[in-house]
Amino acid sequence: MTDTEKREPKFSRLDADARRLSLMEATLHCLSTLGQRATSVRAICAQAGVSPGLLRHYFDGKEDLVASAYEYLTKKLYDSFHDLIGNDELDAEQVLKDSFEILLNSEWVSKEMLGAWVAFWSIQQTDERMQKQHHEANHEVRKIFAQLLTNYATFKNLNVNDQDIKFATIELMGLTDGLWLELCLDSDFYNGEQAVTICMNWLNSFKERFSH
Amino acid sequence: MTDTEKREPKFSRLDADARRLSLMEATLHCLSTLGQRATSVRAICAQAGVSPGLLRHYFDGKEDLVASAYEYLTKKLYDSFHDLIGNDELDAEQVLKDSFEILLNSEWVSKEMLGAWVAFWSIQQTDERMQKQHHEANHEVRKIFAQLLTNYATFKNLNVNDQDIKFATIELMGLTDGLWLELCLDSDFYNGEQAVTICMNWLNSFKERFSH
DNA sequence: TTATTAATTATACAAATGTAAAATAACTTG
DNA sequence: CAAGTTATTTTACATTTGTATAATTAATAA
Repeated sequence: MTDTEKREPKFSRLDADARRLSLMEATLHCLSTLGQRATSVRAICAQAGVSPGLLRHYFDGKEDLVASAYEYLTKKLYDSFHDLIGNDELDAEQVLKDSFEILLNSEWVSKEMLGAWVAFWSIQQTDERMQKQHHEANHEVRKIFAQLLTNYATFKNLNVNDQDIKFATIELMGLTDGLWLELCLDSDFYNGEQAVTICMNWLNSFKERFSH
Repeated sequence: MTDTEKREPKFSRLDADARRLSLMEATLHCLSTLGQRATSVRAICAQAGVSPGLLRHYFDGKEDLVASAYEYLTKKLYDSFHDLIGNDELDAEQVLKDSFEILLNSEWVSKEMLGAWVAFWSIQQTDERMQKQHHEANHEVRKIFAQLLTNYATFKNLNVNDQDIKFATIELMGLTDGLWLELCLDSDFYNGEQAVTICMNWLNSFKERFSH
């Protein structure tokens, strides 16, 4: 090799944010495909295409990276809901239906997606930071669903008070979370489309219960 | 020490079934309190009060032990339901209420209990034996709930067909599973008693929907 | 008591883990 | 082009992991 030949760079430097993002996405990918057990620092960094030592340059450690990836995934889900609400073209019923579609009949429903969440819950068990994050995210989603149901009640001219909305929200979120979990674990008994139909039936029951 | 003195035995031998049971319960205890990550062979055997080497004498390995513990826990839950059904003293509505109590307002609801299930789901992701076990257990519970709803429909003289029961079962199991999961993860928004009330309200809606 | 059996322990080991520290090299600035 | 900065790699290391094997020892039977 002569001096005039340009060598290929062994690696390229990345913007800090881009590198952090890439590591978080690699973490999600590993948790999804390999499971929590096999998601090691080396596996994550291999997926991200960097050497293992780099992790500590951007995160306090593996735990910090996983917690950050959780935050990232949670925000992603939250954003997809918020986009729906912001759309003024849709009526309250359609927004709810679209929400059900996202939750129960999209890429959010899969054994792989469950893998990531299960890993997070597992860590949450002994990690206070993760507990707090879950609590706050849960609270946000709960507020959104309560708002969606309130809009729906107004749309259908229902006779409901705050307490009714609160309990209906608990019931609806319980239903969607449960259907999501069961679909992820084993979709042999019913599919996402049927799950959406079941939620719409629930919504209809909700309407009947409070219409007068 | 003279020959006439009796030495304390360093350990005592146990019946094979008893030892297996003890190891499975130690596994559940570790998964619950330590989380999946810290549930090592050494931790399990310490909890069971035996040396680490013994595990391989009763199980093919750690994976086999965990899968067996899962089977054991599943059966335990299944049995507690079956006891309810067998009780002829109770009417269909009361049996359902008691089922909700077990699922949502008992020792089955805790961060610790979730720890065990989360560990199982995590393994299930990459373990076919666990997947099969979950599928079969799920199928059994689904049959039980379908039967409970059928009894209830007869009891209340409802006008339902098999398809109605099937979808109502999916909805009810989704609801209970979701409420259970949310309660285990974070019980700040509502408690087990309220969850039971919500399920009873659902049952009432079910009755209204099909009564004529 | 003595011999036999096998449940249990003790020891060892290779592989994998998370992370610290030093070495390298890509980029920036002058 | 030269020097400085720091993102990235390389290497190393102490722990922990699951498991295999050999050494004990409790229980059983003769």
